[in-house]
Amino acid sequence: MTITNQIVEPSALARPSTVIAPELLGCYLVRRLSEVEIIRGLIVETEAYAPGDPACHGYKKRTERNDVMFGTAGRGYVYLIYGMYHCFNVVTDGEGIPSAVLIRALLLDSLPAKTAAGPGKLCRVMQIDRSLNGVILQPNQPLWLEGRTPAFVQQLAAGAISFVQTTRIGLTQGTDLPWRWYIKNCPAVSKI
DNA sequence: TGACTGATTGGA
DNA sequence: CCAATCAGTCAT
Repeated sequence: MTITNQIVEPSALARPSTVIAPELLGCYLVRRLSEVEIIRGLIVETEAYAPGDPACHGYKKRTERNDVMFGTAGRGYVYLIYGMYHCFNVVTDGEGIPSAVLIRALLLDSLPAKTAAGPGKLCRVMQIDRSLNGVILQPNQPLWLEGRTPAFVQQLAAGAISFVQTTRIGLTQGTDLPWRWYIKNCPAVSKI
């Protein structure tokens, strides 16, 4: 029996967000809502935010809001946008380096592809809000990451699955940086 | 303490 | 194209 759904340990995320962002495609974001209810979403779209990037919340200085981004890798950075939606990020790289990967879209089992096609929509369906800001991403917590399945790895190697790298969406700054990645031809991606 | 803004979304 | 809606940020 092949081992699947291995945990993505926080230590595995201690590298630049521009490296981690494409690596997270095909991995799973797992949310425990109660003793008996778990939601699992395939990550199909990501964006990287990094030091020197004017769109990064940590671009200017460390503040109460962006503090988690500056911390160690493997925590969740959650913030409120436009007063009504939350965005979920995976903190990457080392202590003191403002770096994170925004999870932009998930493909969920037994739900329409568009249900979590967008950062605000996926936080709504996964019930992620600022109470989860700073959460350590591991299985004894309400939120964690699991790796690609052997089937995904095999299809990627065979070319049956491929990735697209483009510029980020919805920004007013840093629009030239090609730091968005998504799974080609996946209906759950927010925009093409 | 006040004005302005935004890594979004859905509807006109 | 535009409004909804509010915490964070920065200027007074």
